[in-house]
Amino acid sequence: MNIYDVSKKAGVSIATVSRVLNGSPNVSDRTRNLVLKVMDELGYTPNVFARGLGLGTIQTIGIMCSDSSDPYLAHAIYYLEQGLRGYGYDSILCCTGNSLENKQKYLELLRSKKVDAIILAGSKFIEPKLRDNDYITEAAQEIPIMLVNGFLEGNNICCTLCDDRSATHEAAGKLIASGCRSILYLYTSRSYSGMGKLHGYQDALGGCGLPVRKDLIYQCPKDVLAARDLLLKLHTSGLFFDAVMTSDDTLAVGAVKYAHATRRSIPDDLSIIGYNNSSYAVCTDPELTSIDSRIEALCATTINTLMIVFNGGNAPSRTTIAADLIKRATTKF
Amino acid sequence: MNIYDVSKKAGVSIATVSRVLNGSPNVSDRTRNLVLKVMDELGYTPNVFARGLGLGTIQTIGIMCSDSSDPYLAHAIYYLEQGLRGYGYDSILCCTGNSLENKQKYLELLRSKKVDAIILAGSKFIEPKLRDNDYITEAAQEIPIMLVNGFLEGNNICCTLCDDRSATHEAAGKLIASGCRSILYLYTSRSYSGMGKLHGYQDALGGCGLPVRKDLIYQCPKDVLAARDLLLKLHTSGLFFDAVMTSDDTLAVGAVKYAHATRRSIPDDLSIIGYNNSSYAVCTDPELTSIDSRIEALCATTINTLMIVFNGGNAPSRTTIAADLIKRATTKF
DNA sequence: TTGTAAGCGTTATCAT
DNA sequence: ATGATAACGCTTACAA
Repeated sequence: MNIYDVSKKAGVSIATVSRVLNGSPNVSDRTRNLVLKVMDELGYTPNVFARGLGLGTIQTIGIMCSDSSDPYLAHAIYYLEQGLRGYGYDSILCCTGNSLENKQKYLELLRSKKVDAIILAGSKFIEPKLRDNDYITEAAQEIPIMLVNGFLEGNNICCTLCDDRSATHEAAGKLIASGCRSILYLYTSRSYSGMGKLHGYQDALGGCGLPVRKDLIYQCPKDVLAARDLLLKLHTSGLFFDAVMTSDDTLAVGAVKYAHATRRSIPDDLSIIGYNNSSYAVCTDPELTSIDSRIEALCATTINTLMIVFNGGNAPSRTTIAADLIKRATTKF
Repeated sequence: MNIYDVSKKAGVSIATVSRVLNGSPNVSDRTRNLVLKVMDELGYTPNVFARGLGLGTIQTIGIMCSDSSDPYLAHAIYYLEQGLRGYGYDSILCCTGNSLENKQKYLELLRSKKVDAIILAGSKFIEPKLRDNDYITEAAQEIPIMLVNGFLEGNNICCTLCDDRSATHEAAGKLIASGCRSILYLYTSRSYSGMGKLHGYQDALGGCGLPVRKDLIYQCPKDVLAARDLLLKLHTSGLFFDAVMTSDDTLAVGAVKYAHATRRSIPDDLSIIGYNNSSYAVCTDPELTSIDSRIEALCATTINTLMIVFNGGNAPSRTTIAADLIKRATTKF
């Protein structure tokens, strides 16, 4: 069942069939309808490979993420896939894990599949050592690369970011205004986004004339119990803090559990702010105040930008989106 | 940069190049090494389309799911993608939503992309009206279809399921043994899996000589607050229950919040059992006893079965995996 | 072991 | 508006 069968049955040439297939205006209505009817009768579907061979593209975007089971990334994948499909693009997904080697391998694989663009979802793709990102810059020579919540300078690379730094700056400011003086900061990763959040927190302290204390800043695995246990340990060691800010809701849930375990009352005795406004935020009692990084808007913007790139337009190499502070019950403001 | 360039530079025919590309044994080591070297020097990558045209396949599996942002499905996608890649297959992802029309459309799209098989992840794909599933049965005539946690009889269709019914049966049994007599059951969907869970609960009641009371069984959106509010409403209306079982951890978290709101103590006054043993299970205080549906094993088995199908082996049309009951602190046992 | 040549099913460039 | 025909880059008999 191919284009020849259709052309034969319709009594036209394959060129004509191809034309109606591709919506060419140079076909008479009569012929078009005839061909369409035959296609329908035969249940004809064009062969994507042959098509790809001729066109060099197949309307497919590669999406890379470190781990699709992470709630934040899972949402990103969802919005990206849906958005792309709205423009007629399929998505091929690669979960790379965190090793640089794998990331390189998968990016190469995606390129060899001739995808039309590659979206790097999540801030985990940009390595601290600039040279380690060369493989991305190089790939961008041949294919558009879009970063969701990551930043890398380069030709043919477009970044869409949440303004994490301002968000944590504002949130920490409100914490201070509500009376907190010893704000503990918990983060999971030193990624671009992770560092932005941390800096915002530090900005706020500085802006209010408070010292940035190293003994109030800790890295922690992205895990509820790990966060709880870390806080418990710090508590036991005698460290005092009257608020906890985290780079992820998961850690904030851990903070709530820490408070329960030590019978500290939230928010009177301890304020907590999470990040991502994920579904974890409403799991706890009291429910988490959290910063919404607006992943949906981030993904939508990424796709808009990509379409600009495809249309040869002048796409912004960097778009920033403001976060929302969602107030719930773990803060006094 | 194509096979001709390589053949020219290596001074061999394209057939020879193709042979080393495909690991044919009929190539002398000397020639093979030469060609390999040239490929490397030229940075040659075979064109997937041309290859697909010739072979009719491109080592790609279509994965359909209703919503990749659902934690359960997000994990499934992760394990499937990783597992398939281990066998050299790429994954193309389709999030279909719940409308039958979309499901049909995407399955058709995947077929037109000539994927080598289609995995339907999650129990949402099987419609109650048998006829509504005909499109799947038909597709299976031409391409292997694998169901993860869904069941449909049919040629070329393989199902891997968790034994939900036994799991809830056992869990409800333990609840009863620990003294509960009025076990409320909350479910989200009437899918195959959803009904299995419900039946297991009913089995347990029947087995212990307890009545199956309709006023203890409710459908509820998969949402923490919706579950909490529903229970609050039932509580206010005077309904008594001393345990809550749910078809998803999300609802169980809602039950914990309901207990907090009404100051009922867990598990003394109210026992709770969730389902999926997701990360939600450790978010609450006390932490949730939950049934682990072993999604990782489910996915691994699905892929194993698929490989059997690909190798022309006799693949089981139905494989069942036992669930695990993970005891935490919301039950007395 | 290697090469030649015929597909594979499209798209695109010519003519007409 | 339509038709022939040459790419596109690979796989795979069939020959040698």
